[in-house]
Amino acid sequence: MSTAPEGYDPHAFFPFAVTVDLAVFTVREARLHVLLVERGQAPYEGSWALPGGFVLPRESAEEAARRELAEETGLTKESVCSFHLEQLRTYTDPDRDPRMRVVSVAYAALVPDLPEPRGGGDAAHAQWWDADGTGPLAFDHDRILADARDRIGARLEYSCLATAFCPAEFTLGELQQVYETVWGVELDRPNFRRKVLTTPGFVQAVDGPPRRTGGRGKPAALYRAGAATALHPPLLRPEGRPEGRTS
Amino acid sequence: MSTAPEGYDPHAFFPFAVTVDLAVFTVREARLHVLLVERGQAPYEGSWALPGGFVLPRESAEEAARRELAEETGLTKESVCSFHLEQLRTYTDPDRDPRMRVVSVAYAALVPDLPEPRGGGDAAHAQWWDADGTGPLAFDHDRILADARDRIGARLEYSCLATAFCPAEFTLGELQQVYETVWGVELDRPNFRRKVLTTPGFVQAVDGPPRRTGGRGKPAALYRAGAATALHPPLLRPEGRPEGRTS
DNA sequence: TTCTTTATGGTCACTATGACTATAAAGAAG
DNA sequence: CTTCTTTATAGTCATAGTGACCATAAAGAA
Repeated sequence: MSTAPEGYDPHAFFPFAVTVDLAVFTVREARLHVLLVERGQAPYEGSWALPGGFVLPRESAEEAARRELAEETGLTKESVCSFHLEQLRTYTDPDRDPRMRVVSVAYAALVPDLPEPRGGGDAAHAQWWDADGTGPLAFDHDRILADARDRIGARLEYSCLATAFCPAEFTLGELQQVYETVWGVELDRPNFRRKVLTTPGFVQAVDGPPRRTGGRGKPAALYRAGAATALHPPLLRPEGRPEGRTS
Repeated sequence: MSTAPEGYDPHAFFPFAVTVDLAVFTVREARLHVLLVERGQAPYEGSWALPGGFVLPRESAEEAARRELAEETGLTKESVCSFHLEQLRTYTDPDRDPRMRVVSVAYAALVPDLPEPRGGGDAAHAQWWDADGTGPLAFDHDRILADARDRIGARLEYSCLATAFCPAEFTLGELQQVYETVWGVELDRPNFRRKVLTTPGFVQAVDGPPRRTGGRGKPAALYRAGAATALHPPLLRPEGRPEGRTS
């Protein structure tokens, strides 16, 4: 059998369907939430699934993911383009869809806590779920969701992308809450503060003396995401090794 | 247009070809090498490319990658299954192949310095190249290769997989050579030694007093890869941040 | 023998961090 | 208004981990 690119007939390939699946995360009320859609038809009718859809003939997978993200959140493409979107991995098990051969490119998206989780159109049936409280999902989406959570948790250690969960201006307490929620641990507040502030470019103080209202205690200073993307040295999870698979 | 999974006709999807591309790395003579194949037909006839091929109708991408790895290295599937193989990411640009719509799942493979780089069959035209000395490759393989090098370099920081470049028994000097070659830096030998030996499960001393022959200086003790897969705390590259893209 | 090379064992200073204490500034409770 | 609670912010101190060294051991080469 000739399967190498240099000895094949371009018209004799086996046709695959290619989809994107999105694990869209946000932090609401100190819990990690994920956006799910309810399936209206077989297979897995009535089950919940990660939002996703086919890659169109003339778009890349990332464009498809960004398009789906806008549709499911009900936001405009412009506002969606500021969200962190990251390719996770591709799922290719031959039996992952009982109907036909589908390979799915999975993406993780990190969004701030949105005022309205759903809008019109396709987004009407999308809903935020506590990431710990999802029942069994359709297809191999439990696996994809678990992989996505592992990846996001690991990324927080070595990158600055925790700010992607925060609004444009945020307090260090809110940023710490992101870490604590995603990792499921409690962090020491002064130590966290020291680490963030001594990492150049992680956050950037908002100049004036504006302070956040609403809460109970002393008002906190506001910060914006800085220019840095990597975290050196990393901010490692407490107690031992990172939990996720190390495959 | 209905692109969500819950409102589509399973027979109306756009057909994609799905391939795997492999970045197979080894360390030879203190240089990072990558396995390339010469293309025998258009497009990019005469160019060098990463080995790869179509995913068959009933196999997963990982199975396809493992199969291609065996074919291109000329080794048996049994010996190939011990090699580290890791999915990198998927490339989906609509124009990445001028002939048709092909999405490619890229894998990185880490192999020890093999006695015979090529065997019979498909492997006859495969050849090791210095990873710094590859000309422009076919398709988007320059990009894939660069991404693969970035990923491998980053993985050495947080995982124990440097041992995947080494034979079953190796000296700490050989292991250090892997780091120095992949990162392109020089490391302090006593410090490297201390780090590796104090990380539980990174390496495991070979019990007897056997020592490596052949070299110049004092014979070195032999080690095997340990049971650990993650490196905590990590072994960070010297001088500042990791170079690669942080996308 | 002497020199070179590699392996191995150690010291020392400094950085980053975990654990902890203290103070400041807000609202809530009395 | 005073006191309590809550959150933010500013420190201190001990220690683990690391980078930069130095020293010695054991081999082949000159």
